[in-house]
Amino acid sequence: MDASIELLDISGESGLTFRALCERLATGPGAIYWHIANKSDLMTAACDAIVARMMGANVAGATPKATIRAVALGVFDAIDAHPWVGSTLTSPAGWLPMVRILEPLGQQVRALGVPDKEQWATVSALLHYILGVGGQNAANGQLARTQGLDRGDFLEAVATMWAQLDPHEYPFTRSLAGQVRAHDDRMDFLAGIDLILRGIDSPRRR
Amino acid sequence: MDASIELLDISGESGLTFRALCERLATGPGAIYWHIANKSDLMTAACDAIVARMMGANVAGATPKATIRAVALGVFDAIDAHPWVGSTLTSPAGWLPMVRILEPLGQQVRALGVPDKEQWATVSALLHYILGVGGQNAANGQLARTQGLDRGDFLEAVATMWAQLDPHEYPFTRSLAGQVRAHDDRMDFLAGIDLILRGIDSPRRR
DNA sequence: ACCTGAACACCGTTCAAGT
DNA sequence: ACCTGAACACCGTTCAAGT
Repeated sequence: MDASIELLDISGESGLTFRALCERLATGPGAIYWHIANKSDLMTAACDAIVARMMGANVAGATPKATIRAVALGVFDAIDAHPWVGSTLTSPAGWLPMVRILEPLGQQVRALGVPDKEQWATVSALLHYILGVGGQNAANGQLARTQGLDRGDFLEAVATMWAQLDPHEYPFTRSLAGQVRAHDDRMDFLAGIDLILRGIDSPRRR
Repeated sequence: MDASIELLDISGESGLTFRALCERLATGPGAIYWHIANKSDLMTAACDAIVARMMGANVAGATPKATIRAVALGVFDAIDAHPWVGSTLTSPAGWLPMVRILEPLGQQVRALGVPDKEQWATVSALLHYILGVGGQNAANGQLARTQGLDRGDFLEAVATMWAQLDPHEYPFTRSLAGQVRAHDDRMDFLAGIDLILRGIDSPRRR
């Protein structure tokens, strides 16, 4: 498991190869297949190890909203440190690691007094926002690293691309180009969380 | 392009193969590589074709919120019909198809009067929620199809799995098990959109 | 019960050679 | 300018054979 995570961290999903793993463990593919069913299971197990480790660090005693923010930031940082976790989490096979995140979010949503009927849509919004932004952020970081750019260079490249879009067809995205240069990933991420939390507070109409 | 989309629809990302595509087009790999750089570009182009086709169907004249809901449902249904679009959209290479969705959302967010500084976090929340739930829904559908289950059987299987979780460690997820059997994917999806829209309406604190 | 390692059936991609 | 198709360097996975 440790060897798999190391390989994934070094060079992503394509870096985890049965041949590379065999070399690392000084063994043959048959030995590995004795313990796991296939590569998908191996990825899920590696992902689950990361998620379980991260969730274990959570503390109790804070307010529901503070706990939600803490869980969100924990997932964000974990995906940032292990970019492959993002895509593995959302892959159909990986429902168990996902439940590990869904559970604490759900507990806090319930503590906030959201009625039973609306709890699923609420956790759903939180969960997918967290995984979505986390995954995007990690993918950006990896793409930048692949092209040998630092964060500033990368944002500059994105801003330039967006600024070159057709002004008639893409007025909004173009207007974003300026902001993107100076933005703070974690702060913007938290602003989105707070937006959803405000939606939870606000009364439903029908 | 049409042949690629057909292959992807039939058997997902692993179904699009240069060999399968060559057979379909009665040609060799060299001919394909003359027109595209690699498989990643091919996937992105196929994805962009689907997204462009979908966004073209959008009508003007509705209220901002109605338009946001329409775009959201359009993406949801497109991913449901072409499950591979979900993962391709969120892959780092596919920023152009993503901008096609971001743009109309942003225009409506702006029309709702969201201040400049908060527009990015707002579209971000909408976009990632839409792509996240859409992708999850499509992945579930595909997983069900792979195992030869219909929707009811699949939800039953998920409910059973969740109901078997440790009651002390997973009280929330367990309590969801009952609801999941009777839920409506599209309705729950829209409930999440409305939650975020309420967050947009509600005043910021600081 | 667990490991070895050759072999199988694939991949994406390249490139000299053709038209 | 565009296509052909053999070849290269890989994959995940299996399975008879060992200990």
